Amino acid sequence: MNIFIFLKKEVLKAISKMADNRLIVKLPDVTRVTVESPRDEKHGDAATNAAMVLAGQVNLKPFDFAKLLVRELEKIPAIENVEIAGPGFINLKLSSAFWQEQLKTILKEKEHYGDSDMGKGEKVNIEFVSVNPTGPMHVGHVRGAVFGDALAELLTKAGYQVTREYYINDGGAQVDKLAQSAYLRYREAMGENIGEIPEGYYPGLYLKPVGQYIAQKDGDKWMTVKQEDCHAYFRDTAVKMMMDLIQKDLDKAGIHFDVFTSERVIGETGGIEKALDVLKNRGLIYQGKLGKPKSAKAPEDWEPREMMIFKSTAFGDEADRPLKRSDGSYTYFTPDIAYQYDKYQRGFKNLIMVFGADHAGYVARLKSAVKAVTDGKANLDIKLVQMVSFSEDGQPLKMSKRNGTFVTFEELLSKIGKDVVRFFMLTRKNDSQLDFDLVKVKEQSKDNPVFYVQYAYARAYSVFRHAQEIFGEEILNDLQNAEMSLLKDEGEMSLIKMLVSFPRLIEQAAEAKEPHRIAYYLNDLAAAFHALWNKGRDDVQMRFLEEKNKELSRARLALVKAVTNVIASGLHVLGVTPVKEM
RNA sequence: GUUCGUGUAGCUCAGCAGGAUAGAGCACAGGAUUCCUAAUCCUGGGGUCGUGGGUUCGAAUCCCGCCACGAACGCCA
Repeated sequence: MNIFIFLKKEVLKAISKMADNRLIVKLPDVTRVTVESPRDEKHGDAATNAAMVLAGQVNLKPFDFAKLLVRELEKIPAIENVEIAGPGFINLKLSSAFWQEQLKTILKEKEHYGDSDMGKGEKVNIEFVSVNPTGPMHVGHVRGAVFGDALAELLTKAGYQVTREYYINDGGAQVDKLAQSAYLRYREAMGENIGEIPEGYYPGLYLKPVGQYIAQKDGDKWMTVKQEDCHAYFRDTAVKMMMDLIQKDLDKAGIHFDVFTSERVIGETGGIEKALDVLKNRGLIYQGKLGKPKSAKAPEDWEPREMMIFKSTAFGDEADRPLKRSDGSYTYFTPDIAYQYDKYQRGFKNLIMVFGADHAGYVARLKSAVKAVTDGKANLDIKLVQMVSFSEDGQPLKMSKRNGTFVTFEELLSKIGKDVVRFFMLTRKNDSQLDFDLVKVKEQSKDNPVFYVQYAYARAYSVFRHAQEIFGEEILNDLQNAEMSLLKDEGEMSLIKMLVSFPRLIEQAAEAKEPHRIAYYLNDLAAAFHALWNKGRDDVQMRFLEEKNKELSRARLALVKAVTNVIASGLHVLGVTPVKEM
């Protein structure tokens, strides 16, 4: 439960009661009323601006409005204290019993604590990764992959029905090159000396197995066939094998997709024409010439040519975009429009795509396309992920296959580990650049947030183990019925409050589509837990376990258990597995 | 040139659906371990929130101009 939503409802109820009882002249417009947490906890657990925002509407001074409202709010059982402060804020303090009750909820809901119905089961399609099926993934893909997956999980937790989708770019010129390269590798596997791989082909060794596979399966069947005549076969086989490779890479990062959509299939089933028809019927296509690009490095040989153009400026794009080249073939953009339309026809109105920052220039036209092709009924949100600069012990890492410095996704995951990679990739806002130091991220110290959070979780489990040694196995059973009112210490109380703020955090992070907030929260939560732990060093009374006081120990174990539940819940969103022992 | 992003402590960054005295880590100075994991914690100094305006009861947060840095820009993919 998001306590601020709960409190806001209570505040609004109180205001309408004031109107019912004619304490105020009319029921004011309450849209600007907020209930938020005050920055300084001395001001209580929550504060509302209601008096400041509403007083004017009913011809009262904020302070007088506040006095009336306070009288109503004092009647609410969960609220222990109400105060008017500063320019007219009303500070609310919740009762200890209320907080302790929340602890039980956390224990009951376990890792589902924080689940929200904010999304109301609405369908969301999030497309990410979508690496060209021409080779394995490299490190440049990691951040987008992790971000997209975590965002999907976050939205799921916030109550959306999320589909993770991968768009296979298997229709363009690249896969033709792939097919040609695979054909060469086939001839090579059949014993022919193919020499150097020609310019423009894919030279990667990962295509050797493709050639070998076909050689083994079909023998010399294709040796006498010209490449053009078996193109589709080689292309499809190579694409399939590349997709297997990519999925294996993704699997290492714990990423799985619900849907794979093929550009080729959309094209072959008339998807492009359908989408173009829609645009045509809305009068958004014309034959014409575009002006010279305003780019600083416009091509020298530029000349105006007649072609098919989409009026994307009607939707906020800076220039109209070509759909067909002057030779009549589709541009890269056109199948993408068809793809967006395809998603829409499958019932998705909330579309999210994750792009690398280098595709930023593509955002406006794609958003325009979605608006145009769905008549404004679907919304596309594109999240840009900034680059990661990799370094090793402070030395920038040069990505070079020759030097043997790793470049692939798989190598990074194997070397660093899924949990560390994922957590670290989510410790920065998606639109700020990220430094990833291969040495630092593996450091086991509090500089390293992954470790710091994991350590808190492991520490908690060491308390459980210890508790069972002292009090016996059953001490951990039925913790939700422990006597929570024994948790009176300031440190305990603020830890509880922090735990209870988790559901709201989930909603805010989901709203902003910013999974990194979870990572920051977990770091703060871990810090609060470590702090409470260390209180037990200065003051033996504050240890979680007190042999002579089983009831108090049980209550504290309940608190510790709740901490582990929330950490587990948060880590789950990030796709990181908590560890019980380090 | 146009568009997008970023600018917060010495460094790396949170905070931004406006809210009270702007936060964390690192670094720096000091301290805590016969005791549940010191892989941790506590205390301290450190800020014109790039800059100039605007909106309002109130701005790091919203709007506009400017400056700095980064990225993108094509009938390319």
